[in-house]
Amino acid sequence: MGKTIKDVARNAGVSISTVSRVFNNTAFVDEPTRQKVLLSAKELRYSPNQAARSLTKSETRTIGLILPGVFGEYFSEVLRGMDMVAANDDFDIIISSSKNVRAKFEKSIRAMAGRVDGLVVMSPLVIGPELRDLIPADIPVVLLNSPEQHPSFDTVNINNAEGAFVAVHHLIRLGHRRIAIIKGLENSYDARQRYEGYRTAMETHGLGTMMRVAAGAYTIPSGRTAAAELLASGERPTALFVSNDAMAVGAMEAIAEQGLSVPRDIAVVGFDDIPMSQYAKPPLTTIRVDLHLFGETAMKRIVAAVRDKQKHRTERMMVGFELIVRQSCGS
Amino acid sequence: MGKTIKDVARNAGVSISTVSRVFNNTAFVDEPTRQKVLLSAKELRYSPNQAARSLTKSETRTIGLILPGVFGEYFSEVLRGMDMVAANDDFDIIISSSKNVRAKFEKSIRAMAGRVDGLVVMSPLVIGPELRDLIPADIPVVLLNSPEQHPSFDTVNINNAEGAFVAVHHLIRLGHRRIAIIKGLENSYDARQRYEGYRTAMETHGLGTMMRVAAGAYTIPSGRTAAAELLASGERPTALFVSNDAMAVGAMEAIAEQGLSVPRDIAVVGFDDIPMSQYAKPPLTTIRVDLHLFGETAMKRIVAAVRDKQKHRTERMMVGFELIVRQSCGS
DNA sequence: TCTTATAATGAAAACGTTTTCATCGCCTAA
DNA sequence: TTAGGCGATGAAAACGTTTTCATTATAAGA
Repeated sequence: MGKTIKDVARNAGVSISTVSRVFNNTAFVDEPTRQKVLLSAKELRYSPNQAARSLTKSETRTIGLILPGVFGEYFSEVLRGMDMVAANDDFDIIISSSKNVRAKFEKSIRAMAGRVDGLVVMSPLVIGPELRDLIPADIPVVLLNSPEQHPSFDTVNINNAEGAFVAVHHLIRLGHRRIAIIKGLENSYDARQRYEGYRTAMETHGLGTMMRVAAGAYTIPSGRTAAAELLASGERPTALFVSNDAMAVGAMEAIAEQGLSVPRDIAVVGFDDIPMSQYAKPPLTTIRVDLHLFGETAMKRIVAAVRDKQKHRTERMMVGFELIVRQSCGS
Repeated sequence: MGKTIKDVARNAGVSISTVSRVFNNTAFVDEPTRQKVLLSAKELRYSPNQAARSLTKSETRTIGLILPGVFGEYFSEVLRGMDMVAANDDFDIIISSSKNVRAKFEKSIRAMAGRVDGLVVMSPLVIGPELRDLIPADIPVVLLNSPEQHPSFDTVNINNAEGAFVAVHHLIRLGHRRIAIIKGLENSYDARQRYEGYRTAMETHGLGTMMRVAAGAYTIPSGRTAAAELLASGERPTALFVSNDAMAVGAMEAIAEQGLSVPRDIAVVGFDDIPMSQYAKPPLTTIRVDLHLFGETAMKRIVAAVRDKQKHRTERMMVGFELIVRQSCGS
């Protein structure tokens, strides 16, 4: 047990109300008394119990984050953006990683009740309306990377479909026809959107029959495997749209292992522009998503909602993208 | 205001004690009653207020993390290790990034009181004994990357000095004499240790007079600047020991910009083995620190301490390293 | 001098839980 | 039958704060 406000009060010879007032300077208290209290607190190494504090004030100055994971450059960047604005507005962050597991996701959400003023949820899974019942109704919530048509929460999204479209369009303009995709997992919303962008681009250019698809899990090794698979079977594509940079790096490895060259034999375009991409060999052409901005936007929104005591405002926000042309596409 | 246990109790026509018992299944309760309660809770979308819960149980199932930052591959890896074991043992994580700012550091620590069962602190600064007064005395604490001689806490450290020694020794064995170092910031404990390792290696081989030093801030650009500085003045070194990989990547860029080649003109060895390093051009020889294990070890220790209700046990742990020879050293 | 406002403080209620203690049936063993 | 045990429940205290309300003492205005 740590020292409590009572100990400090007794030690200073005042009431607990006075101690509280000193710590929150919420009312007049005589300078000598004030000093006594401060001294007493320092002596006892007292700091206020935040759990008790949240209970009475029903305010925690904490934002809950529910993410599918916390590692890798993707999350790292997003986190950085979030951390920046949270720190700036004096909020703490509590993180729970749901690992794409439904049960864990549910548990994480429950664990947040009463400990946070707002929630940012990046739902790994494409969750139906039952998600609504899980999410607490009494605090603001921002959803990341989840279907825009979600009826009751603020959302911040990446313009995945359009980004993918632009990436593929770029390859087509360079003269490619046989363009394959390495897509992400089926239950990930943004992976599906990137696939949609690819499909739309191919079809609007009458290349629907040229489509070739392999799937990975957004990791380097899975990209390598998927690319190997693509190279091994059927007619070799001349270009590859890979739905995230990590997989693209893996894919380029696989291509090199086959004795082929990027971009001469196969052009590659990725998605995300993680820091590693500009150091890849060859440097990776990709769609840059400003992940830092993404996190920043989400956190700003939730902090504002908390401050204004708004509940769900169902605002739709979208962060943009930019085609970064490097050498892997051969242009 | 969310729904409370009282609402559920009233709704179900039972006392709050019964509801509590159902949720914690901590005592017998009739099956029909149980169902009534569960139903009532679901109807009201109730989940227990964790703040109140921690207050009575004085247990939070949460570990506090105080880190200098949360971004970049370094922290990402460490976090991953921590997250893994925390999730496994059913602990949540609350993160506060202190940004190397003393005041923020202090505030972060205060903000943890009563909200966490244990604390993992990676002190960015070399903090003297006054650190002791800041850190709460009533919960277990693990210190990361801080002086081993610290008298009152568990510590988990990276064997920085020896790692640096091995790196430099490797260069010496390859025949290099004029070996410069790009070191980190002065107030970082591990940066200082890495420098010590460099110095020891040089001196024990009678190369004390060959030492050349530049300093960076553990970022890519700062590594580039430091290297440029080293190349511009005096007799050019034939090898570079760079105290972290991010700076090494920057340094290799600077070298390439001068029209020089790694490793032909200048050999480079880094430290950390971040994922990017194997994709650098040329692939970077470096000291691999198993950051994942580092985080894992720290979290395991703190979780165990919490479970066993131990306070500070002043256990010293060290995670090892491994020399990863790639092409940048030319061997 | 007598209100009356105000600065300074304390007592006590409230926040939403868990948990101890008490109560009340009911069943079983004697 | 009755004593004892136990299953099922409720009442109330406790956790460490903040905050409302009440109480003093003091200063200012009449």
